[in-house]
Amino acid sequence: METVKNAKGPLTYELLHECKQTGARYGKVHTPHGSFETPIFMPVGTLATVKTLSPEELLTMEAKIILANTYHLWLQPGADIVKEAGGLHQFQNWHQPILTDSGGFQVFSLSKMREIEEEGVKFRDHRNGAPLFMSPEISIDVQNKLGADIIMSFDECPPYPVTHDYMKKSVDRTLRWAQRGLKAHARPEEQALFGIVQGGEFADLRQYSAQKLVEMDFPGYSIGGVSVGETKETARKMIEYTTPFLPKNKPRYLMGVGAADDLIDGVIRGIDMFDCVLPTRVARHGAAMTSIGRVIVKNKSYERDLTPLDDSCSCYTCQNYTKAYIRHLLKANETFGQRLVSYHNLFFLIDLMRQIRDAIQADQLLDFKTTFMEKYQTNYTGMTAF
RNA sequence: GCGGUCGUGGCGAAGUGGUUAACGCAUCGGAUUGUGGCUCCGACAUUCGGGGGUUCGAUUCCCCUCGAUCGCC
Repeated sequence: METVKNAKGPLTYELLHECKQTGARYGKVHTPHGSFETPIFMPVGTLATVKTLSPEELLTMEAKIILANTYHLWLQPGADIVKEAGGLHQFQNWHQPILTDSGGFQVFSLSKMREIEEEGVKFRDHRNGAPLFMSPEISIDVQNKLGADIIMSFDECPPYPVTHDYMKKSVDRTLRWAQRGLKAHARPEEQALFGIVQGGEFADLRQYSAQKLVEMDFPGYSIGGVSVGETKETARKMIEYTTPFLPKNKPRYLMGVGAADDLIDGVIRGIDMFDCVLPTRVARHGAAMTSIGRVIVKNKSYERDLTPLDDSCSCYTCQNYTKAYIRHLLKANETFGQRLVSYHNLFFLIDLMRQIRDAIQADQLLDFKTTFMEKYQTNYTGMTAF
């Protein structure tokens, strides 16, 4: 296996193995704050904290890189304060790699009212309705101040579905914004800026978006516009329409995907990085992600269940606590319950990615998927396990 | 003992002489994929303390009874 290595700038990616069964990639990413193996799952820490968990806890579950959110930190406490504190790593006491989202998604997901213009987007503060304006330059400037290792270009994430005509205009605008972001980027030697592929469910636009971005030569590429209400099948197609047009020697990041089966399907289609709020959000609301699928611990049926969330899990939560206890905590609104499930869910996904990496290196990812899915569908009752 | 007030689902609490008795909490389900941390959606009283009466019809009016509560003796 030939090692493909990209060595320009603050981020390098090594492609170390491709699974013979699936073509899935095993690799390593090196950043100024350390390295991590891929494929990887990145916990989301919107406001410079992975909700309910400490950095030490994240380290014990072997999280290697976490996200923070440009939009949220821009509003609170403000990029200047983070910068004065020495940057995000220092500010939040996380000395491993960090990635910041551009705010593009939040403009579309959090604000009902928005006006998209060539210059940027006018929208409203999700907290108080105050008018705001975000542009590629502002996003990059904020991200430069936050100081993450990997930063994102400001994109438009159109709703689903949207006409081909609208999507083409949107993709072109996002490409122009990417170009502007690249130009505005003041710390290219310290922070790797990724471009974001859009194009919705349209094969030609995904290809077009990918190829145009590749011409701009980013150190990594994200796939956006996924998990915005489309079916899992459509989401898989969006990836298939994109990855063939991305260079092998750069990491590919699928934004916002975190259901276990989606992770496996993404990896099989050539994805290296994932992030998602699902494990932590769902945990706070009382659902555990397990090897047999969804376990809604708050359900009465677990009232006297003295077994762990997941019998085959080796995490701190599962080694020490029962469903009955966790259910009790959640019903009593004790934050420790939210913490225990959050810890477990993140551990579950991080551990799943470790197993996926092993399977890739053993050229057995397809077999792994079959075995995993068989068990994962035990609790399958409705449309999705997650 | 006398006088007043009140008794509506697990709790709090609207309400009307007439088809499915608000709402909140709790409970029970479900949702959730580039995070609005206590969110969203759905279910949940054939019944208005008990008995009798008036009425075409009473949870709503009258009487009795039980219970709670306040005041007086």
